[in-house]
Amino acid sequence: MNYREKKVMTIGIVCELTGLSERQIRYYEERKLIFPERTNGKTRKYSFTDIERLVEVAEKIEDGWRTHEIREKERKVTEQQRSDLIRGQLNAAFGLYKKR
Amino acid sequence: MNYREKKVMTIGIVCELTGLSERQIRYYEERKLIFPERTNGKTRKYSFTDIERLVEVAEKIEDGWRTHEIREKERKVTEQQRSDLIRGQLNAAFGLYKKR
DNA sequence: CGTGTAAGGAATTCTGACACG
DNA sequence: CGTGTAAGGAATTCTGACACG
Repeated sequence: MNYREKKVMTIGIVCELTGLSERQIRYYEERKLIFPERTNGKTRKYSFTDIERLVEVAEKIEDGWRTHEIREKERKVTEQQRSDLIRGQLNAAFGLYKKR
Repeated sequence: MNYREKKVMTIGIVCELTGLSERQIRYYEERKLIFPERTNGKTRKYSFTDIERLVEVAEKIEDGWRTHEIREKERKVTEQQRSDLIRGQLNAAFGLYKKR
């Protein structure tokens, strides 16, 4: 695993790096926009990719997005990407979808 | 600055990642083999390069090195590299040191 | 809805010291 | 010398709740 994805930071450091409050960071987790790991003692652990993610989420909220909108939008994009991928695979295997 | 060099981890996580005890990690700092940063509240913060460094130090100690030997050895190597660098620069500029 | 805050407790980390070999 | 450990305190984090708009 890459360093970027290792969950190693406590929330205090994440606050420093992102400029967000603990409250905000925990709230975005509650709204399923971010998924830290936990130590045995319940302390949250974040990765650098989580940092990037948090900044992205915070920006969208500043732009007026709701948390559930962010979540739904991303879910749909992922779904679309999956179907694109499958279509591509079928095409490569059988040439079912021809360009014209 | 690269993620590898950001001082973001508390000692507990460093213990997990390196397999070393808190005692060992703090001792290597006392012996000037590693240099964590601090939060306002005195808590130590380590980077991924610190992790790599700690593993390297621990291996040398297992091989029978003393902490001051490790420090001195590295100091000398660095010194040598610096003088090599300067010689190279002089050579490039004036061709003082000719091969033959 | 998204965020601030005070509250009380639990987990984490810190330092200085004693111990061993 | 390098490391373990018990001790007591300080800093950090956690949860659930009340508040505002």
